[in-house]
Amino acid sequence: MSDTQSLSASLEDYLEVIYGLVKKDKVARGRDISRRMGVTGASVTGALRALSERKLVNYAPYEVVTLTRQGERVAAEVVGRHKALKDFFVSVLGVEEKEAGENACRIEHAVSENLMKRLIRFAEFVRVCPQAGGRWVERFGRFCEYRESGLASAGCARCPEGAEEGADRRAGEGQG
Amino acid sequence: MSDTQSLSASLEDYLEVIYGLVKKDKVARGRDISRRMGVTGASVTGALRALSERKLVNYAPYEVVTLTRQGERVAAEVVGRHKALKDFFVSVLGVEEKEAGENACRIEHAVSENLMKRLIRFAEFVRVCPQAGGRWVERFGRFCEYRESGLASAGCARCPEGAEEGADRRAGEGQG
DNA sequence: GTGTAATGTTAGTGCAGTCTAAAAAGGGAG
DNA sequence: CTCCCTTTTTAGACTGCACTAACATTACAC
Repeated sequence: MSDTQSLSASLEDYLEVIYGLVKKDKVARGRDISRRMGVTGASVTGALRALSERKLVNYAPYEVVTLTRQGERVAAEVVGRHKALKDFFVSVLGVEEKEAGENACRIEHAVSENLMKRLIRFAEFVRVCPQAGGRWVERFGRFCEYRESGLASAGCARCPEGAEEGADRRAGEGQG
Repeated sequence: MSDTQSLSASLEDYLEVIYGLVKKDKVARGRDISRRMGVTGASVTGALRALSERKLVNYAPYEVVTLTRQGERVAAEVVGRHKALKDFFVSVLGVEEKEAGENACRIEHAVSENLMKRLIRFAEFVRVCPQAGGRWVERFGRFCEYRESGLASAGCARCPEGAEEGADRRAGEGQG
């Protein structure tokens, strides 16, 4: 939770990919890294040197790659950010898996620790709290459909169920 | 909503700053841009050339800068993303203004159009929906405090009000 | 054990973005 | 009008990260 700051987005990505490969195959080979990253071998060599200098990977020319303790820690943290973001996008905002993953990929390098924590908590909150849970997400889905269908103003007044109760008077300001 | 793709994060930042200055002073001067961006004048000149090539700013050496139609459109969109993100972080997740802004600054360059839309809708939903509104946000705040205070497991079971009802049985898996 | 195909590395290039230092342009004050 | 100070631009260098092309190493098939 701190070394990360000195890592570029690019190096974080490499680390993430290596983490995945090591989880799967015990070691990571250059070819697989370059395939997954969509870069040439030359780029991989450069990245491995950089990560090695930072003591995040065990690397020597022509040999397979593994993560150091440090490296594993940092990688796990990055992967954790990725997963949490993706989960949030999917399970709270209802975004498609693929799009959620792509966004997580880019955003994971830019989120502060505290914001991350809040996002995680919020997703948990939505899952766990009886006032929220399923119903919230479902309701939000419906809300989106209404907005999607061009009924851009009212919002909750038109919600099929549970409208009135304590509706905010501001509902109906209009914006389009 | 598309030219943006060809703009680097850096150029989007310049555009945003110029937008702000133009809003304020009608024109933007290099000095102010460099001050706000925290870069040297040389960098500003380079950026202005790049933006000018892309027809986003009206620029000639030694003259003041304004936005083209295009430029204004793109800048407004970027600023809109920034504001929406910040608003989401503050009003939904309860993050401090400053931190929310800093995060928005970095994240605004990485969010897909659809995800953006969803975030905006969610913030609106939380504000407008009677089931959600104030109460959700408030409840989430409380939820966070509980988590903060080291009671890392149960969650809603301990919520001061409105617990049991339909609480997820998974609550209580423990994680710390 | 040797030779070829796959894999990995080096060397050199390019691009984007920053910097410093030095030169050029512009804008008053006198 | 001229001088000086501020602003802007140029020139040149550096970093990070990608690429291509050529070279080195390894693996393994025979």
